[in-house]
Amino acid sequence: MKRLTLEEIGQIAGVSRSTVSRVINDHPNIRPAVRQRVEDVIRQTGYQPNSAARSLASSQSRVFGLVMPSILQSAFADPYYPLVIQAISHACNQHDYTPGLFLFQTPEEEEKVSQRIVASGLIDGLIITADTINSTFVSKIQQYDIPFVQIGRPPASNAAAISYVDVDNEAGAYLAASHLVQLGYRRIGQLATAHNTAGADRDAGFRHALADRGLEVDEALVKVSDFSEAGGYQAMQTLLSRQPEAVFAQSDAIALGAVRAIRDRGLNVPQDIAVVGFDDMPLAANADPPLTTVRQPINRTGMLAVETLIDIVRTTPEPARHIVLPVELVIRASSGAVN
Amino acid sequence: MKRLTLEEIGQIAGVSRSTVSRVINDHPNIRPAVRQRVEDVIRQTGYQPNSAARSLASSQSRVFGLVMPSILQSAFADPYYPLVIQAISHACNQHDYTPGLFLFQTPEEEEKVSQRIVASGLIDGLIITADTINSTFVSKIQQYDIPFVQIGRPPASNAAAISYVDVDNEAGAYLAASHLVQLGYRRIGQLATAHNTAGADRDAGFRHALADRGLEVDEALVKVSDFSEAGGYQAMQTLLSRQPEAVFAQSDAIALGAVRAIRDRGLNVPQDIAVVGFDDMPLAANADPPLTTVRQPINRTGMLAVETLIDIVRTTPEPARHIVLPVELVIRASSGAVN
DNA sequence: CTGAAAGCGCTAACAC
DNA sequence: GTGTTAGCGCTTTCAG
Repeated sequence: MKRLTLEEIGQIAGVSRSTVSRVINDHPNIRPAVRQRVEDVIRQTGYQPNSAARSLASSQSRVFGLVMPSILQSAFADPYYPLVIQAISHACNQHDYTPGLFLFQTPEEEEKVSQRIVASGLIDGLIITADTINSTFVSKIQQYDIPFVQIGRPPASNAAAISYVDVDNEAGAYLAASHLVQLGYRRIGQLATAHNTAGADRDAGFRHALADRGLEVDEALVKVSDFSEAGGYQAMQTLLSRQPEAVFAQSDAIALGAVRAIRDRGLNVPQDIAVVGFDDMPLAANADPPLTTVRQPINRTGMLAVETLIDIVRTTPEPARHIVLPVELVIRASSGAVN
Repeated sequence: MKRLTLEEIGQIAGVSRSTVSRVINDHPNIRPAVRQRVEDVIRQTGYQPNSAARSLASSQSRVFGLVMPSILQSAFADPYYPLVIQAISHACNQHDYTPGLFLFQTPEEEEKVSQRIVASGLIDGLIITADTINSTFVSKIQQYDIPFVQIGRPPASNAAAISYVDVDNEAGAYLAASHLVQLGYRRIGQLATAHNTAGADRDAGFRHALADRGLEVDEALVKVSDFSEAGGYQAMQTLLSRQPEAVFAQSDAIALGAVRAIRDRGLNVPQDIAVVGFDDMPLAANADPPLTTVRQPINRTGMLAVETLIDIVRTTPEPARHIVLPVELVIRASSGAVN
């Protein structure tokens, strides 16, 4: 079952190698009858063009790199990433691209591998996610002429020049906090994060919501956490002594940790303290109590990142594309709005 | 900053293209002085060989496919997979391989994409994980001559011919169940799974442990779950009416769901019901109560899968490699053995 | 609308 | 030890 070549397909179909190539690449100006004949042969033989030859001749690999710079310990632990990855994989499959995975656990690994992928021509473009505020990866990558799109807004300093797909974190946090205010809570805390712009935007939305309702933010009620359940648990423990009536957690994992901390103190959610999360991960609905949270369209985020990158690669990188997806508040029991 | 070619590097270093190629590929029989000179030029220019040209000439892409056939909904939700993926990514980075990601959510996607990867020459070998008992992916892939290693034992019918890396699931479950027996529990339940051979092996270990201690397995105390927290919660709910004294859950996520179900019934862990999990995920230690569980070496599993595949690709596929890694019991509070 | 022919940048015989 | 040369299988002018 030896691998066939273009030439051989051409022989079988009675045309030249070029014609077969044109059929495969959907060129116009092929006589329908010929196209038909060639397509039949391709189907019958199960022919697949050799991808190395293709990229060499066309300097296009149809491989994208999915890079997560500086995975601290297991930032991967947040179920958000498996979900974006799934979405990206799916979109790549649909568009006949192959997603290559590049996780960097140390600066050395990042340096060595990014060197390789940037210059070897293996990759047509990059999707960058899980970037942190003080990572230098993006600015390094900008020096090469490899197209990329980022998932999540880049820091304001160079956001204008960078294509990205983000969700409206600020609006989401605004919705969440407003919801709590409207329910009558006044001492509203926040379990914040400090790794990326999503955290900053959610913080801004939280503050705007309170300000718009004439409430002042009590800084003693704002605690910084990482994006994990354990982080939420710890942060909530320190927050408990301040006796908040409600708390906005910047992710569902954090919210779940907070709920656990509240319970361990012998208090109830939402009766004693209301909790709102962010993300609407699958586990939010099954949590106890079911979590009021801000739903972000993770699947669309991943799909759009791929499609935007394809667009950039096929057409022109200028101007940078900026996509911000809407989010919505999902009201469940943990905020005390239902039953 | 145009991309250089072998020829140009050769010109700068005053040697032929072949000599540069030899240096890059670590061939013997190069005069040290020449090697030095060439290496210097390569370093100074930041030259990276074009990977398409390389694969075309050598028919080796240095790309591995990481495939997860038939991702049911979000089998990905189990934190196990992010961890293996991280390990595989890391090992690939070390060995200058690129991991391509292939997640299949539908049979059509599987069919279409696997067709492409198998015949296009894009990929040197496959690492298959998350395969389910009644998946046909592996048997399809066997018909091509693409090397692969599986993570997790294949069904006995063709395990002998397939290279795989697995952990000793049976021994692990045996340890877990024996631990419960030794603590004096008699009515010991199991939250089992039915998707893969890991579940079957853990079931076998559980049964052997009870049998070896002269206990009979009460089939009413064995409930089938999927690998999720929610699944564990549900399965435990149905198990509760049978009043088990202890329960062995086939994964930590299941165990956590079980703990939640037990609590919701107003009972305590481990006082009323002891719980043991499997995996020792990061969250097991932070759980409340900390989870007694069987630790499996996920990181080594991923690394060895990569290294085994490299070995197979470089040498000969025969005979199939079978690696089974040891596991260990980690005793914490949930089984009632401490405090 | 189709074919011939010239590479893409590298590896690997084969010479010397 | 090192250079020369012939491809790897495809895309893409250029003719016709």
